[in-house]
Amino acid sequence: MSRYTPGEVAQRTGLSLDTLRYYERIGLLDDVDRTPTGRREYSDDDLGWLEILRCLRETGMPIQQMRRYADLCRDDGTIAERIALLEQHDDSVRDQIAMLQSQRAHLRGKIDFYRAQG
Amino acid sequence: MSRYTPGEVAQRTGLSLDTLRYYERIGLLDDVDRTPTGRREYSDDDLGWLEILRCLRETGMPIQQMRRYADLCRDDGTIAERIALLEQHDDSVRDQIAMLQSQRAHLRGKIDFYRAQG
DNA sequence: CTGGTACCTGGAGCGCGCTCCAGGTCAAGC
DNA sequence: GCTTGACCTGGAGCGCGCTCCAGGTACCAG
Repeated sequence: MSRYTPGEVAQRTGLSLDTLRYYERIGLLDDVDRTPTGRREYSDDDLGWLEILRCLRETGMPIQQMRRYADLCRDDGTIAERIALLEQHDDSVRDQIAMLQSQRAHLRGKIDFYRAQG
Repeated sequence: MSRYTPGEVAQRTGLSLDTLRYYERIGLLDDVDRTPTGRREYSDDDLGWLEILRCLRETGMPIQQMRRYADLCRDDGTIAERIALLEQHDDSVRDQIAMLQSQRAHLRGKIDFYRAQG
């Protein structure tokens, strides 16, 4: 039940202050609580949600789709849709990994080729 | 020793005509041979090189670095540097795969969590 | 010969995901 | 009280990697 300043959150999540504000502005993050003078005060829940956002972004989900997921999460009774969305994304991450592994094999082949030359 | 029209190359490589011209313009691809009337005629070598470019791009190498690699490849006696560049990239691909795998575990955890709920 | 399609050029435009800026308010240490 | 630095807002700008466009030329089927 702690509260965090923007600076702390930036440090913990690895997101910039600008990105944090940007995410809030476009509706990826619900309006963050404010102190009486208008400064943001993030909650543990906010931090948890930002972790999820980071997971989705790092794995290449487009912002649009993340917004769709955020919208679903605001509404109970969307569990099935959330599962569907995440599963679809999981498949794309799986494919992405497979592609990288296969291209990495080419890369290593090329390196070995150079090694044999030099 | 075949020759290919731009359309054929686009189909084979999965790159758009615009992207092919773009790559040539920025020096990723050496000037392609032309017919007497000025149309491009790609060689097997061009196709092979485009495969390499695709491998590097798909694995997330920035265009700038690809240009650097292309420059090295125009100059003999840069084998060591090419190896260094590719190895560095290979490391980054390895890290990328590891990150994706770890984030994918989170993703699957989240999905399982929803499954237990619904 | 004619039409349709593929190709040519230089340069502008775009979508994404931030990132930066100006001009201001607030909080905390000296 | 004063300074310093963290934070606020709205909106403009940016870097990347293409993508599109206008206006023109060449090839090919019928």
